[in-house]
Amino acid sequence: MLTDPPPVRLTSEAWESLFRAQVTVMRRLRQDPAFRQLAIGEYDVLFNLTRCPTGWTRLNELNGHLLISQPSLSRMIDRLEAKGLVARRAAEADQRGVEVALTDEGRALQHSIGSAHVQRIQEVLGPVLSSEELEQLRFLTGKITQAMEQH
Amino acid sequence: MLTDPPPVRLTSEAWESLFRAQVTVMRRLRQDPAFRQLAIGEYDVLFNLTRCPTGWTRLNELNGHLLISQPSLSRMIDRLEAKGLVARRAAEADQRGVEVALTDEGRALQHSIGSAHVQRIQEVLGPVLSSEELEQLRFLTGKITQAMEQH
DNA sequence: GTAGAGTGGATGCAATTGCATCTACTCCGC
DNA sequence: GCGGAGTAGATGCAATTGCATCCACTCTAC
Repeated sequence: MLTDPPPVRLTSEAWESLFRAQVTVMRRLRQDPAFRQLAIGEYDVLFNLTRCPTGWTRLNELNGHLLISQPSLSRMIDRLEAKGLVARRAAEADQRGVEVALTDEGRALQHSIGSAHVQRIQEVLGPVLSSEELEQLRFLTGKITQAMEQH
Repeated sequence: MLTDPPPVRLTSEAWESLFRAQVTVMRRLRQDPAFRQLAIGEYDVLFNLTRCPTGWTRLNELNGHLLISQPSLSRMIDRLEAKGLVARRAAEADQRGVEVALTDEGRALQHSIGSAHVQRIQEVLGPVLSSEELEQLRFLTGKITQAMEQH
């Protein structure tokens, strides 16, 4: 069942507004002293690694959740590995592939930065939207991400 | 009148979801052939310049709408100027300041990329959310941006 | 007015990025 | 099982980034 597409103007305004909100909030969050230990992009990698049930994640899958290019991720993992925060190993199923996982140290650091980060988000966003509004926002943006991942 | 802050978990999940949606959509949009002419970050600068009623915008104000650092913007303007897309001039009121504006060529290019971009947004987002949902999304994210700009 | 703190933007430099390319491995058709 | 197309990730290299700093100008207090 197809419904009429929304007006182009509305769609682009909604996207523009979403984009701008992301930028303004990110500007704030990035200043958190917690991110003096690790750039926010590196933190995001660690965070994504916590989301994997088995612990080990294929590099190309991880790359699918990030905005950076494949070579950038490859080298970012180099750096995180050098810092002892993640570990690399060859994928079993596919000998071309590489899997990464958090080390204990990486997990600990993610936790520590993560909790400061969450607190900061609460300070920034908590006073702005009500619980119902946050739920709506989560619902709508979740729907978008889910649809994008379909193909 | 203060209301109870929402639960921390909800706030951070909503932010995480917003962030992830922005990333997944941006990944798609960035691939648009229209952005072979100009990186999306450079396009965003041109776009922001169209939003200024007088045409001329202070560099530091412009920087407030972007995620890049002040030196990065300074050099990005260098490049856009070299390409003939924007013009620089000293601010009248404050001799330290610099104002930038689109040239005719810059305006034309923004228009051309912009319309392809808008069309792509419609293709990507139009099928995913209804008009009411897009309006909700615009409302919620608008509220966030507005609150961030308060201080 | 003048000194000192503050602000706006530019620049040197090392680190990070993306693009193009490379190598190694897998998958498919025969 | 073999050869060619395709995929995963690494690497050379030029372009871009951010940090620290600098210079020029403004604003404030005296």
